Amino acid sequence: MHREPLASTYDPGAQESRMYQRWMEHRVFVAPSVPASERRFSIVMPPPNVTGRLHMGHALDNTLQDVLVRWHRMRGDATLWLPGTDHAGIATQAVVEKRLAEEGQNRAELGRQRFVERVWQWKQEYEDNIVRQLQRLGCSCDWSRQRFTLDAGLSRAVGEVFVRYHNEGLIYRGPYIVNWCPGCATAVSDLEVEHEDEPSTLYRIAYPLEGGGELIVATVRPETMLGDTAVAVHPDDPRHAHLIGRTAVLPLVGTRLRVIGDRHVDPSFGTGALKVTPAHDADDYAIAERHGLSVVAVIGTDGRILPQWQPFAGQTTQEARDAVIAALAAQGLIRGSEPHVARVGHCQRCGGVVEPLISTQWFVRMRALADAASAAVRRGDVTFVPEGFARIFLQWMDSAHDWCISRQLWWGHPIPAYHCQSCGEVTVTVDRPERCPHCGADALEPDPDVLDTWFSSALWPFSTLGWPEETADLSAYYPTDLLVTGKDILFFWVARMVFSGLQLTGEAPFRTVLLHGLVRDAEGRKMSKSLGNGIDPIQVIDQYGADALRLALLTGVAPGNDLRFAPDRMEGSQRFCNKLWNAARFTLEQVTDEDAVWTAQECELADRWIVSRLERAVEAMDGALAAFDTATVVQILSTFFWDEFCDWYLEVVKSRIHGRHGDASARAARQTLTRVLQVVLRLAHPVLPFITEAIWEQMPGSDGTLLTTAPYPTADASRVDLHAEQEFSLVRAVVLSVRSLRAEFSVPPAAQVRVHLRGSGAAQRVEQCALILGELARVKEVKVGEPGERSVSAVVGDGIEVLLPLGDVVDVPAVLQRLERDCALVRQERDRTASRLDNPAFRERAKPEVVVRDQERMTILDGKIARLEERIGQLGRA
RNA sequence: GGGCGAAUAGCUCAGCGGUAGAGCACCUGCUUUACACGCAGGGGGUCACAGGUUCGAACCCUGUUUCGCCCA
Repeated sequence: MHREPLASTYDPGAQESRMYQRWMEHRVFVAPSVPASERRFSIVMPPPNVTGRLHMGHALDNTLQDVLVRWHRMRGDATLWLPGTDHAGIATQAVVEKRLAEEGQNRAELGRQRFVERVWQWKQEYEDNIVRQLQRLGCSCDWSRQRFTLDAGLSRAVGEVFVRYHNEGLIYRGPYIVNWCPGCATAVSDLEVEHEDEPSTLYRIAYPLEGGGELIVATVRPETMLGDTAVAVHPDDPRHAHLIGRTAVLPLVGTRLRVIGDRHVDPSFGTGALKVTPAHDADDYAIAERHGLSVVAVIGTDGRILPQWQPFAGQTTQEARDAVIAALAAQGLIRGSEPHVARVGHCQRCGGVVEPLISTQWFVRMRALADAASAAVRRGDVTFVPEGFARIFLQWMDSAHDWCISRQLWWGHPIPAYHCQSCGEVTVTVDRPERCPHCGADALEPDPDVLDTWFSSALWPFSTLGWPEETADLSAYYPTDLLVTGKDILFFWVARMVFSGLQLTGEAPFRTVLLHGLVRDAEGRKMSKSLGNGIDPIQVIDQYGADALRLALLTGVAPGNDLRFAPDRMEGSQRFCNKLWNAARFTLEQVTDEDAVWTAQECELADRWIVSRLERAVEAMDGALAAFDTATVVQILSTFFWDEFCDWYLEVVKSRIHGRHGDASARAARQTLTRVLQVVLRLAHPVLPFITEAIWEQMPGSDGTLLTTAPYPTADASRVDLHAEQEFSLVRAVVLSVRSLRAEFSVPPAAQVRVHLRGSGAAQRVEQCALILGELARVKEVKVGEPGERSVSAVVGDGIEVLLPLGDVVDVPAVLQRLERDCALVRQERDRTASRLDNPAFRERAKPEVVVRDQERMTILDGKIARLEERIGQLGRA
């Protein structure tokens, strides 16, 4: 295999597109139609909206998925990651309308058909862009199975579900109070309304009572009083209870209103008397249903007062509010006003005020569906990470209202219902009938509305696999294993997928839901267009590379929590990639293809140590990935690769590789180096797919097979070498103490020093230490025993004394100070341990292993103290 | 009003019962032939507050405060 020397700095731009191309050419992301493995892993991508470009949240979501998908694929599981996009009805329609407006057009002029064609053009453009962005990020999706929510197959599924639900009584149509957005000119669901606290005024208005007296109601929406059909009080409210059954006269209008008692009235709010306007308030609507009140509309779908309400007709709600108050004041009916904070519903899409009003819409009956979903979660068929979300899920499910699913839009799935212009009956069927099944008339008009986008998203885990057909993919990959998405769409999407899956396929659509938070800016603010603080993931990739972006996101994320994305984080990740690149560069310069085959007879301490440490990393990695704990995944990689492999093993091995300790030693070093790097690349690949693949290509023994398809390292406890770990950590402690002493006593960095070791076990460790100290601490010679001159010293382990003979330059008081500082620290620790051990309660109640560990610690600390005291005494006398 | 989460080094966050950690930032050295996107050595924390449980609490419990989110 031809290999090229690596550049001294990693250049992601030069590698990434080439690597992705190789993966695509080898079709490694395509899931097998018939899984060869018993173990499978399937996951559907939360489909990004075709409204725009991907943001940091998408980058996080898809990085998490890709890590897990690549891990499973390398483990040999039959792995499917199905990608796709969402038509995002209201949002996409809005952006296309905006573009039309820029061109001086509007959708009414264009007409429905041509407008929808325009949106398809937009969709194609943006979908292509989204795919490119996901590929830049490294996502290993099965592009051969890419789907779009308005695809023929998925549309078929939507129609099928609508008809089934309708036949089962789960969908109904009728005039009910809904959230109406005048700006978007459509109904929206409860979830699409965002409530905000806004300063407003609470007015007290006198409603005269027949037979004398008045009842004062309090309201923040006086303009809706025109549609009042009752006044409600709490039946236990001593101020008003006696009025129940009397009649009030509605000011300005003159209609007679019953005073009714209803336990849902909050006596502590305002005056305790509630004007009931069923047409424009959901709570009032509920009261009206309970009491059989009539419903009188005041506000139209344009957000203005209806024509019949002269003189207010045509006014906006705000204008009408002022006008009504003025009119009431003129009649002397205002009994006061006070500032008040009101919850005002705003349209999630356009931000405009949402108007509750009566409108004929299609609804999904939620109770049975929600109960089934709750039961599945309670049974543990669906689990959440973090698990706390299960409770939030259940709470929402338990209080779910019926779901308004019709939208007065053009972009979306048509509602498969046909209205007979002759007999007025509605026929629900997937394919358009020739004639009205009720009266036989040839006068059927399709329902003009489209379905809420989430209605089709709710089917995504199975509609994408071919449902309702019994396809091979459906049987192979459904239910899916995992859903990774933002906690902000738990109700919108996750909940609806769960009940849809249960209802339609009999199974929960996924077993586990991994929820993450928002990606925020460095100051913790939400990234938004209006703030201009959004960070484009593609720009970050251009600057730092996809692997670095992935690393930064994975490090910062804790399940369920928001993540602050600070640019300086990117530099850290970039450095990590560069470090990996350079460690590989060093290795590749030293080894040949022969080193890929293990022939070394004798491994040295450092070799055994690094292999043992690697094994620990492999084991830990398995647990971290299984727990979706990506921050720990990165930490494991970083600690092993940087702190152990680069800082210690690589440095230790240099002189051996250069042949200064014989051929056998050099061979063992080269082969260990090769082997460890290979495992590191495999271990890191799910996190850093591009750079690891690029290095893999150059590895000795590389035969053109892709790292992406290489087996993931598996744990094998027999590779742990406890003895090597203990010995090496002792040597490491010696090195650290020599470095520290050198720095503290200003030994010139370039100067070679001699080191003496004293204490138990010192003699047998001299040789080992000599090699490593020579490489890592500029030590030219290691001896056993007392040096014949003044020295500085430290104690490591359980009492091995490390001495640096420095002759007459040694500043005795300074040395004493250092020793005494060390000794004081050790004594402090010893005293703490001793007081624990002296406590009978501790010995009795603490876990035995804790007591034993403390006892061992005492021995070590006593050894250290003895050495230090001895040395202090010696110097003090000198 | 109900629910959830957070509060640990200057900053971002790990740790969730057994001697306070990482990265970044900071200070001091270093052209050590993989890497200055580097190496080495340092400094820095009453783990928000108050009680309690425990042999032992950053960690468990109860309250308080502050911040954030969700639902009504």
